[in-house]
Amino acid sequence: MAKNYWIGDIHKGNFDGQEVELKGWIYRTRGSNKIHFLVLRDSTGVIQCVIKRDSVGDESFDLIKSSLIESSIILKGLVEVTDREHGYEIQVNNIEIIGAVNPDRPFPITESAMLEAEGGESEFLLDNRHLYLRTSRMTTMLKIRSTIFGTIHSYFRNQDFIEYQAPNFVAGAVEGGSTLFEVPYFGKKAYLTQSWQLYAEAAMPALERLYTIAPSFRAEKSRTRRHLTEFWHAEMEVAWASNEEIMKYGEGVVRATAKNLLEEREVELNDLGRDLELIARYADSKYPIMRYDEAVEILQGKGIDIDWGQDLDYSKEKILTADFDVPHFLTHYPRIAKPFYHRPDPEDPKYVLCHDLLAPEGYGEIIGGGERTWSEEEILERIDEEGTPREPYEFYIDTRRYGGVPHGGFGLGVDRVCAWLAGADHIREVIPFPRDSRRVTP
RNA sequence: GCCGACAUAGCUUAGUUGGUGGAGCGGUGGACUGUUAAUCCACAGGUCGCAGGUUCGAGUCCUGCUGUCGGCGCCA
Repeated sequence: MAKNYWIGDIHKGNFDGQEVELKGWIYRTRGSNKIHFLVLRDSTGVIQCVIKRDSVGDESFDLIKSSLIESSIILKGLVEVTDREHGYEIQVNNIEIIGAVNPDRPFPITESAMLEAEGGESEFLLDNRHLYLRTSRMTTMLKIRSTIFGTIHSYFRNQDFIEYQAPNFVAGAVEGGSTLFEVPYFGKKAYLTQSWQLYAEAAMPALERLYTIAPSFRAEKSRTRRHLTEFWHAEMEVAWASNEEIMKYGEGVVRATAKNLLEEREVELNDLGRDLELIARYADSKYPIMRYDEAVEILQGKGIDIDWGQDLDYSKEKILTADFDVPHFLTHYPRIAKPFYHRPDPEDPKYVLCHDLLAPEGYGEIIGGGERTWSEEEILERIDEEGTPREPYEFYIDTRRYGGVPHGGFGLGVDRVCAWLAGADHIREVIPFPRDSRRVTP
């Protein structure tokens, strides 16, 4: 039953003039009662197959003529190089229908529904996500996504980072408590994790360099093009590292991702209409660094109403990123704007040693990270000043009591990076089954 | 939590001042030997989201509900 021939390989010229057996799904059909054109799809591409009544016989011809889009079939034929627009065609001599589509329930995703999808996904397509996955646009997105995940893994592994897993059921919050998903846990309450970070810090003295790609969950009622309630979070933690050193890893992994995408997914980026020079700039350029105070000055200079100490929301990020054509870092936020685990700057404890990486083209924040508070005194001071209860974090505080060292890390929103590099209109377009505050199905 | 839209056939939609709901795609039947979203002819397919109200008469006006979408705040 193994599959030996792939449409993508035929387009590479590997089988010119040869007999092949293709397995796939009907993408489009057209023709007359003597000659029928069937565009076959598999995971590697599409190819036009020519079926002549004279070549296959009446029975096969009538069968294939009445087969609907997305029926699965096996066909045998000769690979023919043509000067028609497709370049390659299959002259079919044998056909077998494997999974027929019932005419009472034709494949529901029509051209009109797909055209509509170009400007964002309709309710209908979201309801039929399980079928939408096999369309060319979604397939392309999933291939790009795979390359991005692969690049992140190899980037860290090539630098001797250890992949490490944290629990998804947790007792305490990382960010503010209001965005936790509460789940019943044998008569107690547990929460879905918002981040791998606190548990990674516990392993930091063991592994020193560690990373993960794992789902994080946030019960934000956000309705924007860059939020999901379940998103894929690439996080790293490294011992003996300063904020600047951690930023180098962040810049490194993002640039590696852009570079690898150009190498592995040029065809897919072109299919999406992406400007390859733009991606090359993301791969090759140094990412500028700006302190929070400078950003506030720039915004105030533009007449934006912002007070020192306020976090920079998306509207302000957008104004800042408008002047950049590559991602850029913002560092040294006021400590009052950031959670307790951020380490105050020893040179000026009004600030914390942190960074955000903002993507251009309006995609906004893709990385948040920095140095962590690492002494017991400092973390207790930060927790208390924030008014956070100590109990759920006892294990986290305890790690500071046995050889605390300077360390830090960052979290990268993988789906956001996918959306940005693919040029997607919405983060939903780059994840197979998106979860937001109003949708958990299909 | 807040603000703003939308809901008509399987899909995408038109529907004027309130007066018997149309089309394209998809489906079915037929024609056609090189089509590119093939073309041509015919047919089937509708509780106009749900519940009230106004009216002689509501897809259209009013109220409520439900669902969805877009955006804000928060974040990755």
